[in-house]
Amino acid sequence: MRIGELAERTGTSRRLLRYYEERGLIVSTRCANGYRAYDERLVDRVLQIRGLLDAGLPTRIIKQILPCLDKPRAIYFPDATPEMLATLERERDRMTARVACLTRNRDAISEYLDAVKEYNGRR
Amino acid sequence: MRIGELAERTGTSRRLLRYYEERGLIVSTRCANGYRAYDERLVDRVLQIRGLLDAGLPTRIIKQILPCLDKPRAIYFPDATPEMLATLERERDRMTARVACLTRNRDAISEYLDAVKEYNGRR
DNA sequence: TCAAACCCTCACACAGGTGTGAAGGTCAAA
DNA sequence: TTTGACCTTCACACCTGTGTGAGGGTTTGA
Repeated sequence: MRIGELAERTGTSRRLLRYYEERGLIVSTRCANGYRAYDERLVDRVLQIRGLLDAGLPTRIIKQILPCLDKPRAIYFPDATPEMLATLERERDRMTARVACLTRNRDAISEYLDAVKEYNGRR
Repeated sequence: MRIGELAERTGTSRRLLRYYEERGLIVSTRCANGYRAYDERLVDRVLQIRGLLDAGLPTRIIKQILPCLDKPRAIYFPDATPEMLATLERERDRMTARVACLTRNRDAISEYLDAVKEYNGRR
């Protein structure tokens, strides 16, 4: 798959796909003519990256956590340095905090919307 | 409370507190000498803002959703325009998507960390 | 063979959140 | 009265994710 198709299927500009590659979030092989070639699995991967970016994680962190998300494990345990494990734990906790914050505020919005709906129905 | 104390209690730089005010996320009264004076409740409010910013929401959106989060309601239903309600619904859905993405990835990190821990314990 | 539609690299530009520092006013304690 | 710790506004500057376009090569179909 070339960059245009990947862009289309993920709703991501070509520019950004190259940027993600530059940041080490995705990899591509090159055809003889220099064009990038992408594996089918990159579609999900890019979607995942976009979700994490949208959720406030910087590419630096995303790059660190992506290898742990593969099944089967792409990263073998002995390779995991204590520093990296500490980073992962810290990020996991930050993500938990983010989820809590988002959930709390989203529920408040929902409640507000429900109240408005009821008000309008009653009127 | 002056800006220094609020900064200290929220772990936010004075610069940012002024920035949030400029963006309409918080308000302050002014003392006779021109110093900003903050209400006690601003502590929680600022923490909430920081959480939402960290979760990827821009100040523009945060400003729109904050009024719906007050209890008792600071915004009366008739004031809510259809456009604003549509924005809120859209944001609520985006937040739900963010929560799902974050939860999924955080769980994967947790699982990875658990596997590493077990591996190290067994060794 | 030519045009359209791809692809490449490189570079400038922008917006948003944030840091930093200058130039200056206020206030409290020594 | 002076010093130090506050506060003010203003402005420049950074990083990150993203858009856009120039200048140029490749492939495919009319």
